[in-house]
Amino acid sequence: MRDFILQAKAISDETRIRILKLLEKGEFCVCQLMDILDMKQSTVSKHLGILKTAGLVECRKNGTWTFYKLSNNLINNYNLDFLKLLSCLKDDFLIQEDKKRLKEIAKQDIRILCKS
Amino acid sequence: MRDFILQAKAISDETRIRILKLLEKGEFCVCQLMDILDMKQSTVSKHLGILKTAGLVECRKNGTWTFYKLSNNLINNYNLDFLKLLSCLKDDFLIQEDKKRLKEIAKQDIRILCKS
DNA sequence: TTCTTTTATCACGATATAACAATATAATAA
DNA sequence: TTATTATATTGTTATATCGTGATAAAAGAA
Repeated sequence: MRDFILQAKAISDETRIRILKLLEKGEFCVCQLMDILDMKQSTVSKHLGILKTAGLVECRKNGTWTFYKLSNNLINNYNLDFLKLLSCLKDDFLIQEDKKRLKEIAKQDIRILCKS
Repeated sequence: MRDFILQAKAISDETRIRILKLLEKGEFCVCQLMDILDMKQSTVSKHLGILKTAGLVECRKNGTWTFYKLSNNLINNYNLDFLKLLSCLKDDFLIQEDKKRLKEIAKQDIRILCKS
């Protein structure tokens, strides 16, 4: 039950839902997500930590960057079910705007984007 | 998204998970749940209110009693999915104990049980 | 009516969570 | 080495949530 609650809480926050819906589109580093969400680095990093602890996302390091993506293997008993549930969530206005912004920043060189 | 978060939060609490797992076994009034959960009336009633607002449970009045059960029709976009997800949750020790207690009180006359 | 029973709601203290600034850590470049 | 960049962690403040006592509301019995 502890794991289940951890994951249910993880998807109970607007910011974390926004992050997960973005990660459905690919793999992103913290500074890219900062830019799209328009939130401070510590805030984004903390939310990603919560999602990682819950087993909903995985990350890989590349130099100073950390890239996050959705977990695609069974980390605990329910993580894939929770992600599936979220994939059924219809995009509301906020998510749609995030995805528009995503398309813009996806074109940009990450080395330039993250310095700004 | 608002509804989704409401339901995700509703299943993010140990007490509410215990209630939902009990309601998988049938229909119960507040005082029966109080007895099984060993919690105060205001606490149980509040949790049931949260579950009702989230569309996860329904209730019917019979005299002074209010009987709660799991929603079995589509109240919002996700309620059945959330209940399905919860039905996959493996019973841990606490839930097992609740179900044992449930079997005991199910035999008893509700008019006597609820007066004690 | 008055009393009892059951449930819902309000108010409160304790705890948890959110966003953020400041700081620490780790990798790389100069 | 020192400086820079990206991320993680810590501490603070504001808000949200949990459990509970007190109260209110609704139904029925006396």
